[in-house]
Amino acid sequence: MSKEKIDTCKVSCIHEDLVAKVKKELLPNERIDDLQSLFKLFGDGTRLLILQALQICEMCVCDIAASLDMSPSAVSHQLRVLKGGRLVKSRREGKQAYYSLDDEHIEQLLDIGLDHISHQ
Amino acid sequence: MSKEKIDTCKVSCIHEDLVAKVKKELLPNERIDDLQSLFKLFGDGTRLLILQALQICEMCVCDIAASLDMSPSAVSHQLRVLKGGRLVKSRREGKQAYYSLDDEHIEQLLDIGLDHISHQ
DNA sequence: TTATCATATGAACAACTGTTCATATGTTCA
DNA sequence: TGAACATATGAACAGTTGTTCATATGATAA
Repeated sequence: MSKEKIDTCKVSCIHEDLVAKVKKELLPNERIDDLQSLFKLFGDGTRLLILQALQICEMCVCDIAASLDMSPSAVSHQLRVLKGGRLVKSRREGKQAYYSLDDEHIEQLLDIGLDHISHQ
Repeated sequence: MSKEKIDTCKVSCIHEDLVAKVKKELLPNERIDDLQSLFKLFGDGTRLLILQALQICEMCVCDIAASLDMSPSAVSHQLRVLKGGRLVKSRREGKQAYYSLDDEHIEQLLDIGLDHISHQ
């Protein structure tokens, strides 16, 4: 948020006050791990395509696989990962398993990401 | 955005109309690759900590390394990655290289991510 | 110039990840 | 029940990634 201008480091290039301040404000490891896991889910093309497809419509595994030209197995593996990360949910209807988005933040993240890459 | 309710797939579990529609609407590979690269940058704890530190204040490599209890080399490697992804920029001031955030979307993405993980 | 410090970079290695393949589970229908 | 199909899952393998270590570059000051 606020950017402070503190001048150059004195001791071995380390500005002690700033370092102490930053150390105190950094998120705890647990939070960082959670954030990391969340963003990793978006860091794969297959998963991004699945999420984008599910933005359009709830779909079964075979439909997703056909849409992405991938094997149902590969898609199923990734759906499992996404479900573990609480990004998608599923319901059974006969033989099919229908998947849909399970989070209101997904579209926001994708939109901001798209905004970023289209602005340069 | 809009979710349409189309009923169950008929042919080998594939609902052809839906698949055709989704195939048409999915982002092209190039865009997906760009998105993937962007989110991958956020999918690592070290890089997340660096970005969070730079939210607080512009910092030199040694200060970041000290704040994160990591080697300057490891930090420098990750700064290079972040710079390649246009998330940070740097300026020289004497021996030091000062890094700062180079994108208005970073804080938005981090905030939404934090919102997600704190809501469950 | 030479010494020193801050940073950058290349190689190497271990750890992680995504796909494939084989197989298992679960559901429907004959 | 048994056959067919949709999905799930485990093992394995190749490709990727992040750190360390050694070394190189660039800058300042003596």
